[in-house]
Amino acid sequence: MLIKEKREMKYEKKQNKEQDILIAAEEEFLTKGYDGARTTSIAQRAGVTHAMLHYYFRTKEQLFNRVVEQKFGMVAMTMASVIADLSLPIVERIVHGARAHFDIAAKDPKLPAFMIHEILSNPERSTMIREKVKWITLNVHQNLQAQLDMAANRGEIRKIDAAELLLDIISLNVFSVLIYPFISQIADGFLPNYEDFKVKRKAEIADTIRRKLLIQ
Amino acid sequence: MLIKEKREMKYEKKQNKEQDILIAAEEEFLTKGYDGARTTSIAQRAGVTHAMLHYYFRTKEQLFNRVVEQKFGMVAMTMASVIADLSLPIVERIVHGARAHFDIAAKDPKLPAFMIHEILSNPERSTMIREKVKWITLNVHQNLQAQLDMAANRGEIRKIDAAELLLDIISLNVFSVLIYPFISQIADGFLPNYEDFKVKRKAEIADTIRRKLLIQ
DNA sequence: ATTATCTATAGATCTATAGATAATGC
DNA sequence: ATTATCTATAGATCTATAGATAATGC
Repeated sequence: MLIKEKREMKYEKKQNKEQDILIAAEEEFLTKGYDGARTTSIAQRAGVTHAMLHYYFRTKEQLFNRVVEQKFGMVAMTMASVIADLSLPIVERIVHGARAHFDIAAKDPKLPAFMIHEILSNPERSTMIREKVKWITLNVHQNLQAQLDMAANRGEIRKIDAAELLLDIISLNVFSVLIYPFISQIADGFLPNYEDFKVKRKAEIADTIRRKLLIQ
Repeated sequence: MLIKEKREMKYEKKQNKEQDILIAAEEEFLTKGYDGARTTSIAQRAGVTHAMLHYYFRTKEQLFNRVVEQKFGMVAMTMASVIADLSLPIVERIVHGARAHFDIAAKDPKLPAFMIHEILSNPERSTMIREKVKWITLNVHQNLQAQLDMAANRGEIRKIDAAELLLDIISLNVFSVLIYPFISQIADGFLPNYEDFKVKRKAEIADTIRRKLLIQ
């Protein structure tokens, strides 16, 4: 019993340091990008010496890959939970999904900018990001198109392309949370705080999507 | 006369080298970001020795600022041309503006990602970007809100917040062109080429915006 | 005489590793 | 005996500059 406890403690302790580094690395990579990130800063953030980072992950690039893997694994899981209650009417189902997606985007406003910048600045290095994103979206798209077609045939909504609708939802949600830091600096003063902004924006987007679905 | 010509030639020649470096720098900075950009690569792209770059611009950061200044100056000018014909009905005027904005965004798909990444990764360095963007948007916003209010009072459209509408247009347009490289890799095969994609997407966005403005 | 260009190199910064030392669990 | 941690430093890379040389215009 005592032995088991000790083992767990050791395991946890190792986990902690490694996890500390991963957390620090995520923060550093997501704000500064791969090129701007410094392994020394990451070590400092994590409260370990610089050598430890190489002990656990060997290279900056391997650490980067681990961060990406972990991060997008999380996102994929959260995305899966978006699939709304099938008993809802189609319009409500989609609007509900759009709102859920807004919340996911709002939880991680730095992720899209990071993603886009990495793929743009170094396509070879970011193969993993592309694969992860591909995996996430393909499922959603096929599922959504089937639902839309059925509902359109029943005359509940107008005929609509799932790819376009998805692009609309993703664009509106992601971009909104993405550029809030700008807006707040540009429109200083006459802009509500982030919480109020989000509530209003989410409602506005939901309404925009609803209007898209309606038959004229 | 001959002297003048020679002077101009010299001037042009100087302009050329300097301009060559600026063009090369823009390409490098916009794809790789400040941190990923290499002054050596820029010199190579421009076909000059590395020292020349420092001769003309002293530091990497000053070169970066010149690029930003030039680039956003161009964008500001193009934006100013968006203001649509005031004789058009309000809905057509806005939809026309949205389409024009789509074209601007499509002409420079790397710019938004660059902008966002730079401001996120190094806010101090990118003060100039923020100032330029602020200057561009403030005018547009005030002008648009006035037009919307007048039209709403005349019962031509529903009452709508200019900031929300602007955000919708910018989000949809910018994000669409921004992530095309992804989409083409994710949905390989069953996606049209860029030109077809743009035409369809632009029409879809215009329709989305139109539906937003209509009274129910 | 001034401006433009090149070569060579200093100096700073960053990643990565070697090798020593401490902690842990058998 | 193995795993974790630290110190010190090598080696690579990148920006910036000094100083020499060539081109240009008066």
